[in-house]
Amino acid sequence: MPTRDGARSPQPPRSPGPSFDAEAQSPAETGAKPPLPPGLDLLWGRREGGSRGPRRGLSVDEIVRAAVRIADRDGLEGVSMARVAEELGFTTMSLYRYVASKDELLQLMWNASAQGAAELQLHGTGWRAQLREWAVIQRDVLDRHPWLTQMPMAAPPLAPNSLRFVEIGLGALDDTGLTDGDKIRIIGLLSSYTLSEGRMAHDAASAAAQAAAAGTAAPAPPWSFEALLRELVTEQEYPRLHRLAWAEAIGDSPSGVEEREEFLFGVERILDGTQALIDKATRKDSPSS
Amino acid sequence: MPTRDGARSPQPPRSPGPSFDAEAQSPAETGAKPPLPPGLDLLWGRREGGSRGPRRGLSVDEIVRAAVRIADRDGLEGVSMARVAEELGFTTMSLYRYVASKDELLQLMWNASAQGAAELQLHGTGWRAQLREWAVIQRDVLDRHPWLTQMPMAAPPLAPNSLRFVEIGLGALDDTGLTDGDKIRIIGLLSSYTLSEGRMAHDAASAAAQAAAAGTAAPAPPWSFEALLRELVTEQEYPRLHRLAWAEAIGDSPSGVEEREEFLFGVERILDGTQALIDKATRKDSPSS
DNA sequence: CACGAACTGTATGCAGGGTACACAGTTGTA
DNA sequence: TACAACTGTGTACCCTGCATACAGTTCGTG
Repeated sequence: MPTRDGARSPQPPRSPGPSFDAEAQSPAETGAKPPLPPGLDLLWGRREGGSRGPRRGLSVDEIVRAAVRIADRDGLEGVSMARVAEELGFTTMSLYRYVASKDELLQLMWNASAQGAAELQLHGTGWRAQLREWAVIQRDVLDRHPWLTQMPMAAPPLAPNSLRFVEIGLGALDDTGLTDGDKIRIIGLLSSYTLSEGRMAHDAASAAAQAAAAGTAAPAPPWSFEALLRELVTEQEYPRLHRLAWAEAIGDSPSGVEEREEFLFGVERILDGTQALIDKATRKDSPSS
Repeated sequence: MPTRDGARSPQPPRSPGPSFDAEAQSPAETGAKPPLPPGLDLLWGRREGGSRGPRRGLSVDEIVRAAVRIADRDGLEGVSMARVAEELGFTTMSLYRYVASKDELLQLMWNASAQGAAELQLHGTGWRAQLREWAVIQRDVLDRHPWLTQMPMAAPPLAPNSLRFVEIGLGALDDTGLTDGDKIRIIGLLSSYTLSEGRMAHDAASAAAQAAAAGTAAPAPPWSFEALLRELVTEQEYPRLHRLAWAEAIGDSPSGVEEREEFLFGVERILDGTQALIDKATRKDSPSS
């Protein structure tokens, strides 16, 4: 359960383990890096523990990998501190020596899943092909780790790998003549859409899976999305939806192949919109005509 | 916690209250409406209990309204069956006489928040103005009920009010000459983007609020998103982001006004893309020129 | 009218969640 | 050698959603 409520617990007396304050103790600019907000420091590799205690039997990396493994297999719901600890053969509370909270672990998982973005190269030629490729890659990641679409995702992602990926996306727009602001906005738009689409696809798939599982024992017929629409949507109340529902085939959403096409359709529309923006900017730059 | 795991509980022996099976008992087509999957029946007003017992002291409507009230105030995390029951002065379990599960309650909340969509009229002239208005309205709803962005949202929403809203969106595209399929795809694209953007905005705001709350007691400076970017993003590793971060003002995300502009920017891009699609379709229809 | 089925709300209990805290054991440094 | 720092463990607390058993109310039917 992604907690992040911020209301029930008005900041506990401050971190259980002492190692978390290691750098945060230095009040201001001691010459080196200033302290980061909790969560980000670990993400960016700024958190060092002393070396006085017993050998550590675990590592943040192992924990994150185990959590991702579980999430891939059982979904995000399956990821509990107890479950992760069990996977590693440790007790639940031992994890808290490495990770401040479950939320932090989730952030680390997010970042881990974006691994490979660092070495990514876009092969296409021209901004349009590259941007399409960029979106598709992002979508592939979401399909491979569907639990990503269920994460809280506080704010634009500040994880190193995520930023790296954004950087690559910006690179695709290098030669378009857009302003930096427009570039990042386009990236945000495309990314936003991709994320949302991935989320809906995954939710639909999981709902279908659940329905199928229930259907093995239940007497209810296996309602398809199409059938449900036809059942529920009356002609006079929803004329347009009615026409759509009774048209030959909207395409059953469950089958992934249809969904993919729909996603690509959206991407093309966004790319068209980007093209229009580029045209506008270019026309303004050189008012010859 | 949105449950919907579908793995832990492989279909319980069938509904706790007997009223839920009221119609489901009739095996097939008894002439009237066939049984709907659980959850949807209540949503579409097909679920009648007998009239033999004591007066009911509660109603589905009251429950949903109470839940929405809590969610508006404390976020979706604050909505627990116990909390809702407390708000109504009843015991936790009493709610299960009206609602089959928490998931079902969430679906009802979703539908309730889309109320008003039924009477909605788009005032603008031309598909572009209307579609923009449509997106903005949707976004307004999300801003008024931020918890909507955190809901599971299994599959395209089959709630009556949601479908009504989609129907209205389709209506905006009536005179564009697009195919029905393209129309619904455009609606999906725009809706998808709006939802995602609303989600990110809300998450960012809630993260900022949490940071602010923590900042009152913590020694850490109140990191703004911009400041964090500048701190984290090195010039050689993230040249483009670096330039963006150090440019005068990307606009602090927390302030809602900036975010709104960015959202509208995205909407314009999508509308541009739609325009391009319309142009293409029109050109194909009448190959004159 | 009386009886019993149908229905209401309640109380209790379970399995599971996140995590605060006290503790025993291990290690590097003084 | 002593001590501070650190490790992993065990226990405990409060919260979740929900199954189930129960007592009380109401209505349809005999």
